[in-house]
Amino acid sequence: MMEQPQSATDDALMARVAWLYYNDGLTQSEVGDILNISRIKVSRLLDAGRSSGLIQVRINSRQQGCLELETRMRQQFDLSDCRVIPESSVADVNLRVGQAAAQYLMQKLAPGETLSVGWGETITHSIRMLGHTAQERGIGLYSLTGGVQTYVEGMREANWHRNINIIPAPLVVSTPELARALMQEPSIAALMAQALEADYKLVGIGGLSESATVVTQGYIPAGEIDPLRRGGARGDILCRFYDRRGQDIGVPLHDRVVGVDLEQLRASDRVIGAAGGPSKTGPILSALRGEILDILITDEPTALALLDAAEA
Amino acid sequence: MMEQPQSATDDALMARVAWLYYNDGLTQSEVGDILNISRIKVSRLLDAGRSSGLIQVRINSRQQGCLELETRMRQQFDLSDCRVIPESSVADVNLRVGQAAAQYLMQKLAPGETLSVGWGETITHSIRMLGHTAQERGIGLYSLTGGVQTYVEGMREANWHRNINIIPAPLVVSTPELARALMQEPSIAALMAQALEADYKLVGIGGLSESATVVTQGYIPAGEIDPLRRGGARGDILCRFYDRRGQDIGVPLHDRVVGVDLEQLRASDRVIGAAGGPSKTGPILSALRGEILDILITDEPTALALLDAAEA
DNA sequence: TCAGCTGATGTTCATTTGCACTCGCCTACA
DNA sequence: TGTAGGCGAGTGCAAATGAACATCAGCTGA
Repeated sequence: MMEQPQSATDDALMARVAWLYYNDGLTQSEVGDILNISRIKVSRLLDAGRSSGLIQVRINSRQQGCLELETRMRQQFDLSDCRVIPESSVADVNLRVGQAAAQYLMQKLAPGETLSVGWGETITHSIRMLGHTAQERGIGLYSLTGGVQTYVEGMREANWHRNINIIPAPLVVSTPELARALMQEPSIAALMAQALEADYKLVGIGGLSESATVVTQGYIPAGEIDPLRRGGARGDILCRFYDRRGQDIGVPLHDRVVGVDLEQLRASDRVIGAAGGPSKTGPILSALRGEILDILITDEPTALALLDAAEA
Repeated sequence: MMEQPQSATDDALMARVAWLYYNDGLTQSEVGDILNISRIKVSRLLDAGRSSGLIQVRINSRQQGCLELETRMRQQFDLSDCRVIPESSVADVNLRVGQAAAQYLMQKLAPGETLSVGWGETITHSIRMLGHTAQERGIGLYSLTGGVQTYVEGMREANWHRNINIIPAPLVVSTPELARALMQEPSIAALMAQALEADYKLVGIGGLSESATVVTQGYIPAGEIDPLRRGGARGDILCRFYDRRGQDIGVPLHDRVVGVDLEQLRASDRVIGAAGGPSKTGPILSALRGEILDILITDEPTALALLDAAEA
């Protein structure tokens, strides 16, 4: 709960280990000998460093992923930027796309800039990977919606303490009146305005299935999914459902959500959508048609499916 | 001589391999299976990628190296920034410092900015590591001196083709008249002016020994080193020798060098000095006293020695 | 006070990785 | 056309790595 006392020394040690191992090419045992720690501890520090994003492997290629695919995507969907990662059936798509989003942001975010984030598994993972870099560069973080819980997890893990501004409200409240009241609360209204003015806005794209995060996290009962689908919903961004042309379908649920809406996102630039996997093709395509996103991060099979669907 | 035909496909393949291996955590054989190449080829591609700088491991820590040491260095020597890398007796100091300089620049250089570089083993290594990133971000490269040879090597290796502006002249010519004539040549004068206006200037720091690069590369006969030392020289930057207070000692040799001088560097900001190792302590200390550098990149033992010497 | 639990550290072993060596193909030159 | 030389690709082995299991210390709560 409080500051871990060994976190600072661990960080320094980890950085040292990482440097000796990766940049100097020593073996783990050699590193251990130099720093007087056991070989296995070196291994574990490296492991921790990698998964926390302190150690980051960048691939400096114009063709990061697929240059050609990215160009086609940009042209086809009028995106300002696009990143496509190679296929792999092994690891979880959400994590991989989240990682790619984090890498993209690390490349783009300049010191002192701000980032606002949406919601979901992919985004949570991005935030965790970004933590160290963000802290180092003094990046300010804003949330685009309520539903604090998820964010805090990622941030604590990454030791990202400073300059974090979370909307202090649930994602979905029980009555429209309460949602309106919260969003008119001056402090919350101010945060939402700032979030919309952030240099980049990172959002996930949700599908309509019983296993979607909105459902598993309990924000929406599983029984509500089917009515939504019948009502024309093709996907959601920040818990706002849209139809196949990317237009807000205006379901009652929306009145109970605390956070920015699709219209505000559409009017905003540098909105990054991060999502991948077969089940997301439809939702992404609709979001692109609705011109909600300016930048898309996805994986190769999904990109191909999107191009196929758009050209058909 | 001409564009290697397989370089493009190799690059794409390498990026793919790197992503699957590092970001997705697959084993080399799994990567090989997916891409239909042999395990050993994966291993070799990764090797090539790492040494060419295409694959780059970043350590996102405020305490990259030693935060405390870096702070002390900044205060003691009035530096605008400083980076200290941990000790390691295994790998060559010049390479390690060069790598650190490359990492520093990768963090700092924004797309479209320019970099001008000096001369030496450390710098050559930096350029090689920077190549891919620089190309991706459209970084313009300038040389601060003549002596083209060394640069071109590093750049070809890194596929860094565009926007390279090298002063087309030797580093040292045989007569002062020729040097003057070359430097008054409009195209060369323009290049030098542009080099001085680059966003960052990266220079090495030379010592006074028979094994210094200026000697081994044949720019200065070994016999001239001793007279220089007796004349008060403590080190050189861009082939300009300075005394223990960092002041140009004005030897005749300087009139035969084609490149910017110490006075111009001193007047310029964002000058990065990269050097490390026991033999460089004196030269670095003098350069710092002379306020030639704004940013220093060195290794831990050298930093400690510098602080010791300065406090004494 | 002590049992139980949690989290860190160490040991062992299967897997993974890199390296030296070998093989085969291509090329250049007689 | 033959042959030597060079270069890239694959095999076997030893080192390196990471995961499972075991141990131990410190803390919590009865």
